[in-house]
Amino acid sequence: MPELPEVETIVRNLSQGGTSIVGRRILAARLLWPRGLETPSPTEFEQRIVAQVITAVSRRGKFALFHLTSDTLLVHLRMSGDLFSEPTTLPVGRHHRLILDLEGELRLAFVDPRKFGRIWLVADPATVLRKLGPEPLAADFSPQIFQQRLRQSRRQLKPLLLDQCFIAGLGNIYTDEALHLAKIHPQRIAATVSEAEAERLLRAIRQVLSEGIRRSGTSIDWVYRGGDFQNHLRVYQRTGQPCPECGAPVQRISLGQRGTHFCPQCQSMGNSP
DNA sequence: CACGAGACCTGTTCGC
DNA sequence: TGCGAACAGGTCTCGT
Repeated sequence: MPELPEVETIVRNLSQGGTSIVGRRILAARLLWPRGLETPSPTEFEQRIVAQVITAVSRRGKFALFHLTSDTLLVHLRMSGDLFSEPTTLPVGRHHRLILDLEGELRLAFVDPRKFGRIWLVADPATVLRKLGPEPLAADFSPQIFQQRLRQSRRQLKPLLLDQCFIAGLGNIYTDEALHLAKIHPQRIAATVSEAEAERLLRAIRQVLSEGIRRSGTSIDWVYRGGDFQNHLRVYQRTGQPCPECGAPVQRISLGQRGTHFCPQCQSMGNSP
């Protein structure tokens, strides 16, 4: 579920409205799946986080950041994670992995059926985020910088765009969508992308991410999030269905062990394989 | 350096 | 109906 637009939606929901967790003190921590904790030890985690106040919630790439009085709690949702606030009175679900009991009969719940999600509690978030690439929606990330980074790599575009060191926040859905919108083949070698194509690709990345955020993310399968971008997908999980641009059947291949969807007509390899 | 396979996990859907 | 295989929004590690 969680790529940049889904994490952004989650962070906004946690910061706004009557169930906002911002400004609330943490009364207790319940670590229900200790292996999801990267650092520190479970004992230190519970001791250290209690009594801290959540001063803000933010996002970097696919990480959710909870800024506390003296530390930062980072959560990565991986494949199936979700974060939300809920009344303390509700029963604890089967897939709850971390619960932070807050002031005001509210709690922050980290729910993750597949247990891939990870948690860090650190003094300096940079220790966790150090290797992340540029934020695709940041104003200072220019097409020139993007193309210069593309030029430095001989990798195929699809796996490269999924690499969080290259660019932060893209996942399988939005990468396929962006490549289709830009009309570029997922197997194009990054360094062969022209200046015009690089500009088109960055614009496409920003467009699909922005629309994803505007639609509160993509809800597929049983991992429901409340977004509706799934009703506006062009190629993702539409194998065999007509391309919205030209009508040719959408093709599915496997790249780097990830299902990759594209239109062989619109996204041809052209002359540069 | 780039790529593929395997690992980490649970749940759903598909084909026979 | 049952049952195994394939597949799923991610990322790390290892071997070639």
